[in-house]
Amino acid sequence: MNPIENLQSALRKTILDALELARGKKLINYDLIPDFVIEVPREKQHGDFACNVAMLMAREARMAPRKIAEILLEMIDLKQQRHINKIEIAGAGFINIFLNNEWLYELPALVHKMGSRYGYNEKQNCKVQVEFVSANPTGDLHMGNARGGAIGDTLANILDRAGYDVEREFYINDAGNQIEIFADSLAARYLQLTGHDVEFPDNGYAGQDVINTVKNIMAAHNDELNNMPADKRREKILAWALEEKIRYIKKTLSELGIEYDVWFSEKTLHESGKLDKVMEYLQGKGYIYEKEGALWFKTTLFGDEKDEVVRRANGLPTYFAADIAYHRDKFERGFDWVINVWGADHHGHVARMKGAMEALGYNPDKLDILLMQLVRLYRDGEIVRMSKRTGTTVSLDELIEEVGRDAARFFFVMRSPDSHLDFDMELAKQKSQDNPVYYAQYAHARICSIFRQAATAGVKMSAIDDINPALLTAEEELELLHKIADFPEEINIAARTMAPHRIARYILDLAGMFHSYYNHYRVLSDDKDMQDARLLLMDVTRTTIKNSLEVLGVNAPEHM
RNA sequence: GUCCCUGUAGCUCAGUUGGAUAGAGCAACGGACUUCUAAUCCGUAGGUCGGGGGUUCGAAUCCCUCCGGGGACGCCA
Repeated sequence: MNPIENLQSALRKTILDALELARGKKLINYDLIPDFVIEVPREKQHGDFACNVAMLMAREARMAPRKIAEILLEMIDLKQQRHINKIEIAGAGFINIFLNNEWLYELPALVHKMGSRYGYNEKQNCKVQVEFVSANPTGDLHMGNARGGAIGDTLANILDRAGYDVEREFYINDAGNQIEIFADSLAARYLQLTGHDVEFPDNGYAGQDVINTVKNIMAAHNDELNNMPADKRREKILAWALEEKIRYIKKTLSELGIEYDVWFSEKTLHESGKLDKVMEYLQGKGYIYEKEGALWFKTTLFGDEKDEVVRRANGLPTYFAADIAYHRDKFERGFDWVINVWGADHHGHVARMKGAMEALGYNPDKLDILLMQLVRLYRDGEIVRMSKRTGTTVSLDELIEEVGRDAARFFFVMRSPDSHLDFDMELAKQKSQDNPVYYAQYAHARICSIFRQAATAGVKMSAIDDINPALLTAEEELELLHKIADFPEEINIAARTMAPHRIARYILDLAGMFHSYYNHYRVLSDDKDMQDARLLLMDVTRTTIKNSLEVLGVNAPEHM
């Protein structure tokens, strides 16, 4: 159920019918109808919806825009239009459509009936995969991972509500060069911890977490390790360490409310032969050549700036090669749309990844890379630096514990992925109006309080059919209803533009309208009919706040 | 040097495929608690949308150019 979309498509049909009628009467000549919009104008005085078809049609019809609009207006019989109050021509030729309030008054009963399903659009039989975080299992999660987690999970929630069949996936980089370095680091730490004076690798993972991991492994398996040859020991420690790291990643993401459908191991691409197969395929197509002992993929054929190595001179495949096999596998699994959430530092990888998909015969437009800018964490007004290689100062676990899951999730999606995110830990903890999370949650708690108050006074909202929403005539009430009606379409826009932050903004707008309303009108009163209407308004407002917070993975508390 | 992101109110940021008079929060100033939670609300003030060209009925939005900020350019991932 999507009220805005329903109205838009009804109005679109009205316009199209009018065009057709005008052409039949030879009042307007045209072959093609331009791609016009029925949009919600910024200015309220421009109507509930505005249409730009007359302006866009001017050239095709060889007629002044306002003249076209006038003719169209004559073709529309307002008496046949249940929702339209009046239509005006304005400006350069805008057709401004004013609705009566009937549709708004139909809304509360629908939302009330849908409850937690309000916000869901119709299924559109389209499989989409969102892959996000996919952090290397060689260290702790950092703030960039957390932002990716919040953005990816929220986007998946949005797509779900927009009617897609969504799968969440985590790609485990458990093969390749960095794993070898990780193994070397672990081995070196083991020797150091057992009293050997060995040097730590220059490019190794120097963080405290690696030392802790080795300590944990020693605590559990020390006897075994002592009696192993070095290479065997390296292998075992690596396996245990990866297991521990992945368990940690799962646990931490789970604390953020993130659960995946699929954990995909890079190693399986190597072992199953999928990597070799895709390389053979590309070779067969003539996209691969040899230079200086390495194999190169002619990504420049597909718009990349320079060709890329897929197999090193030492015979080992690169990360890129595995990634090609991985993404081929995604499309082979039948996804109609594949979305990756990546940090901005990977942007150089985008063009060649899309190029590779084109080379494999897939439509590169079906692969979308959502790049997000990096996170700066602030504490006491100072930037907190984090680095996997040199050790962290604030871990993600500590952040979640300190500010809470709700604030963490809200803050990480609050800004457009294109913007750098400054995460202010003090603000996230504050229980005040400065903190947007509390502002939104407080709105929900306040509404719950109204209903508690009503219950205490022995008041109950009447049955839905006995309530007359048309009593809600105050401007604030109509605006609130309108905002609630926007929710499903807001989901659609956020899905289409891959913009999870829009939902955060929507919530704040909605909460703001509620707070304002609350301060000006009393819900509970002696006027039984008005009280019912307002209780219903509060009920659907509460439902919409709760449902929209749920999209962000944020709780809607009943008490605060 | 090439590529990506970015530049909007004092600060932090919104602004769906180009739409009409550019929005919100914070900060500033002035107000509102015998009333359903003041973790709230109301009001005032604050802008040549980085500069300059162009495209068109119309540009914060698209194109060119210049300037500033961040990032990526490895046989790492």
